[in-house]
Amino acid sequence: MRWEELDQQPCSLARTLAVIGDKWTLLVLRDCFLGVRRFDEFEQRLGITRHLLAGRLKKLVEHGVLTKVAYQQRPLREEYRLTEKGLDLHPAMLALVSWGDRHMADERGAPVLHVHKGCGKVMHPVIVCSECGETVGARDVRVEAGAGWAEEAQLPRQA
Amino acid sequence: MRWEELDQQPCSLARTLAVIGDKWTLLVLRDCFLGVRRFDEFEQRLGITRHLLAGRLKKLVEHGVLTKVAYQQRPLREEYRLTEKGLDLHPAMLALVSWGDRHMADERGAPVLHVHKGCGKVMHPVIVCSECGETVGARDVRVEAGAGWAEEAQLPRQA
DNA sequence: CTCTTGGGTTCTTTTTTGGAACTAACTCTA
DNA sequence: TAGAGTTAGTTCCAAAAAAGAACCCAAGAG
Repeated sequence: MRWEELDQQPCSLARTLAVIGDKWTLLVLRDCFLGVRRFDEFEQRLGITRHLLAGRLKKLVEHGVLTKVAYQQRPLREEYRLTEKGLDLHPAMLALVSWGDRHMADERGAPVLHVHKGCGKVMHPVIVCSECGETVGARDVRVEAGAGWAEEAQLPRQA
Repeated sequence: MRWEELDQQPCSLARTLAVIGDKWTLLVLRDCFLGVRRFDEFEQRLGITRHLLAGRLKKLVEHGVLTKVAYQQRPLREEYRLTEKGLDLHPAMLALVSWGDRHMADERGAPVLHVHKGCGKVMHPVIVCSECGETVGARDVRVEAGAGWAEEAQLPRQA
């Protein structure tokens, strides 16, 4: 399988991975959510090579996750900002961070806390059903083929 | 930065990525959640090379995300199953799939539907605050340094 | 025996990274 | 006004990792 084929697959996860499915891209996005915007700042914080950083940022801009905004003319300087599409990745980032907090933290605990502006408390994300509002865990969900499903890719026996 | 350094960083996202931060691993996990358990079945469904598949499965087992369970003796045959730690990735998978459904779907719509067993309806995941129960979006959260934070890694200005 | 199945490992060729230097278009300092 | 600095890249080459295909092994089955 070529990586280019990924976004052709009838699977939303595969298509998501075609955009953000590598470590550098996710780390770039993490820093975006922390407020980093400039090429140099990404480079210094991540320790990524300029070469790779340029490629990752370009891909994210092409996919509409980030957008370049000029912050000065003469000389033209641009910074990278999350679009609405990019901001919409927040639940996924939160879920990944939360998993890391629970399963990969060292004895000092979570490195970063998320404070909910609404209630002012340190929160962790909880997934609920959009229809009934109840908490949803891995065993509470059944998978079904939807409209965009290709027949040849069979669902295996029920999980 | 070496990838081995990733899980040393004071960042739960980086540590999570050290385990599941590549495309094949995420696709393997997707299939795990769909009920796939055997080496051959992963190979056929993913089109991954046996070489890489073996490596990914081994790493997931080492990190306790999957476990090998014998399903027959003589000859010994083992299958791979999600552990509790693995099942706990469900919110993250759901969030990634949901983003793909919203932003990367073609005209036919979502390929896979999630049915909430509790209420029987097709659901999509909603993130709520563990403390007050309100829906949480990207702009509703402020980030603060926690106990496991290393001072040298500065938070940039507030997002 | 020989064939098939499940679960890998080895080998060779492509791709992708890492690292460092170079470019462009200005501005700031002496 | 010559030289140094800033920001955002690009180019080049060696080193590391992944793709693809073939090969291995043990335990039945025919």
